[in-house]
Amino acid sequence: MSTSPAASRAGAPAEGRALRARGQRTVRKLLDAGVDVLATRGYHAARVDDIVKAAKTSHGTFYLYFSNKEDLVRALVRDVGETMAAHADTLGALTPDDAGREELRRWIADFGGMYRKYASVIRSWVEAEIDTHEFGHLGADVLGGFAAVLTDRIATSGAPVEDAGNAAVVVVAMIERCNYYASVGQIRSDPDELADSLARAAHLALFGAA
Amino acid sequence: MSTSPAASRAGAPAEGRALRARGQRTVRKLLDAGVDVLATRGYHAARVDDIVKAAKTSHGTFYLYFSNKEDLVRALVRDVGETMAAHADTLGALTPDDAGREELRRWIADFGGMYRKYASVIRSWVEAEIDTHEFGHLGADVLGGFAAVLTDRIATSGAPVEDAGNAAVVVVAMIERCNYYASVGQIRSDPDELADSLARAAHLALFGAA
Amino acid sequence: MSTSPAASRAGAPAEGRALRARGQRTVRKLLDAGVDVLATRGYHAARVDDIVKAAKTSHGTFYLYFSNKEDLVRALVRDVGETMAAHADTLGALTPDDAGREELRRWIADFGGMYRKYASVIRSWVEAEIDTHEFGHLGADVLGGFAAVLTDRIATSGAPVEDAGNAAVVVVAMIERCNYYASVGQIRSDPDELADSLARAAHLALFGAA
Amino acid sequence: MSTSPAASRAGAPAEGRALRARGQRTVRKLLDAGVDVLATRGYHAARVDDIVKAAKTSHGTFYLYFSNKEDLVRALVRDVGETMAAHADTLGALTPDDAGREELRRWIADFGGMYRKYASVIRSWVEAEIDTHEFGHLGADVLGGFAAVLTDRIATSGAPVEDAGNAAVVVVAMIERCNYYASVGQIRSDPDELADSLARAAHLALFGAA
DNA sequence: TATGAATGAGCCTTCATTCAT
DNA sequence: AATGAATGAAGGCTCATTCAT
Repeated sequence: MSTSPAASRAGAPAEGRALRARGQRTVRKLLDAGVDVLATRGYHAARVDDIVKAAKTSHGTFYLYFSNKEDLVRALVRDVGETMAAHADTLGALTPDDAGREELRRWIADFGGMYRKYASVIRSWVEAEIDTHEFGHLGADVLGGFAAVLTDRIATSGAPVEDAGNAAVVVVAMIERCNYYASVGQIRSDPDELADSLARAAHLALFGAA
Repeated sequence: MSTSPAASRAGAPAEGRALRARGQRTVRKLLDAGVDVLATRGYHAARVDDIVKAAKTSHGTFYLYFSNKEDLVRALVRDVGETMAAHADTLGALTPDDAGREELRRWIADFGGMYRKYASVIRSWVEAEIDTHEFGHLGADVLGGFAAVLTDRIATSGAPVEDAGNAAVVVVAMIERCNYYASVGQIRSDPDELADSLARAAHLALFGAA
Repeated sequence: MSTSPAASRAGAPAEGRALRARGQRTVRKLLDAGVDVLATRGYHAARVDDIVKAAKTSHGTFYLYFSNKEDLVRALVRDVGETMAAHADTLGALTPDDAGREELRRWIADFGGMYRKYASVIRSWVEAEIDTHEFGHLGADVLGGFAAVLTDRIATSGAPVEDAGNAAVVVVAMIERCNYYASVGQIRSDPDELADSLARAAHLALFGAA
Repeated sequence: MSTSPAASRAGAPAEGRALRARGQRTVRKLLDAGVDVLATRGYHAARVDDIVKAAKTSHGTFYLYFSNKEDLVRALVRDVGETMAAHADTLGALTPDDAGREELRRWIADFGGMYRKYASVIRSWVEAEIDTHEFGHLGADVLGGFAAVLTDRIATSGAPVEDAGNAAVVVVAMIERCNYYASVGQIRSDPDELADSLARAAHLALFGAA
């Protein structure tokens, strides 16, 4: 039902101390419950009460490990962010030919896979990004990381774009948003098809027709 | 300070009755105040109290015209949505040459202009779209309208894309998201530059190099 | 739909001044509307807004003739009370024979007729009698009047009861409450049958078997 | 000051979970406070705030155990209703002689005792019975129970009444209403005297003179 | 005389957080 | 380490009453 990203990390209250096995199990239960609740109710509608109920634990216990709801989500977002950031680097060299497009496609497809896996957490940071800047920054950092990697690859690829940074942002935007559309059901296309469309468009946007 | 979209529309409670001049002025004051408050606090953090204070009116008055915050935002979103939808149709024929790109650029720039003008309302519907499906639908409808127009133009342009619908979605996604990035300050680029980058990328993605 | 009792009497604000034809019409409209609304919503749930809507007039107008909701209901209750009080006196001499029971039956049946006619107003005073003592007193006065008349007739009838006053109260209680049960549908019996049962029980209670 | 009927029962929110000692004490405090507040202010005028103040607890706590004022009163009424219903059955065989009247008197006196004990709750259900049909039904059920038992006893007593059901209703009406009059001070008579008057009248109404 | 608009006190309910055991 | 209970600030909504035209 729920796939907590790393579940290895508790929030502020638990920061300093070493958790014994039982404590770690409780933290994981809470994080998993958080993922479930975020998925069903969304960030703003999620109540601590929902989470502790889903985790079959108590309010008191929740605050033993997290200082508040935000803290739990932050832990979640942090983990997801790191996982995704780690992935950004896997993008290889970009070339104008089919091999380049294939590489791009692989990268995009992987991004999509992660997006689907962590959709509820990612949507939370999108939802929260306006009022709570911290999450926004976290999200921005992740996307910024993607854009940075892509900027580098574009710059070294000799693609005939005016400004590699701008081009990268545009491509990241299209990838992110299409995955979002798909995740909320605003468009209906299977992962492969989506990756195809995105890779083709992105490759064309960077290199033009072969 | 605030630019209410059309400000002609009250919510459910005022639906049946005809408003006199004074009532209409009050509705407009409330809508304008709503825009301001959404801009500063965001949808979720906005309280009815903030809005009536900004409108220099009373709680009771608010509920005379809107059944709650959601109702007011709905009126706002509706107007913005209609304004934007009306704009979608202005896209002319797309061609592989510079004229085609110019046309696309104009359309994109206009979209950006509206996006900037109504940013607070649009962000609200993005923010609200997860828990309140109605707003999501409204947003989806608007974007769907853009995608539909674009699909049509792509289909009749003879662009060498595999699926006009998919291509249109990708392009709309990139346009929307980049404007969003710009509006929340996640990227820093002036409107012209943004429109340029988007138009170039979109045109390339559709037609490849000239 | 509504049968306002006398509709001749406005509330406090209109007390001193003479109403012209139009004003009188408005008062009547409001009183009639009051009866309707009390019938459908009950005293506590009735809002001034309901009444003015039913009367097709405005809030401002309402307060031109009544100082508040209570005032309107008071006028209604007063009229009903007077009408009923006037009726109490019509009870003739009570005798142990069939003629006496017939007379009692007539009186009870007439009471029932009025009860049915003014049910919504009467229910209002029952409903209001706990918190607003004034209405309670009004209701008590009416019932007190009935009891007084009955006490007198019992005393002069030579009925073998220990205390005429107590007996009268018991009989009034049974008459009132049964009509109430019937009016709210708690018992289902037609007026004639109800009057029969009550007259028989009351006559027996006063005089025993013939 | 307050005599909560059974005080064993919480409202909807506490339905599922088992309450510990402290929670049970709190529920009882709230129910007792409810009884007090109903007695002093009546159902409609009672505010949740009054109840929590009287119970020396907080708003939040109230909603931990009851979903609203109605819910608390429902619990109260339910208990009173059950207590009274249980009592209805204690009525023994009715006979035309003095023993029969004595039995009736005992039953009536017991009813009066309970009425006095639970007066505030009973008045609440009378007060509330018009708008909230549920309470009305509860009250009707209780009275219906009394009437049913009485109907049975009348039917098996060979009393010369035309319709046992009608006669029972009439008697229940007189008992209920006289107790009500006494409880709101509309008549002034001590319990014994009241029971005497009622028993005599009821017995006569059923069996006529000895 | 009539009316639509405005007001704001009053009450209700939720939920994040703390506390005692 | 865990838990059930308690708290109260925050915000929502209604409706009787007043006001300006």
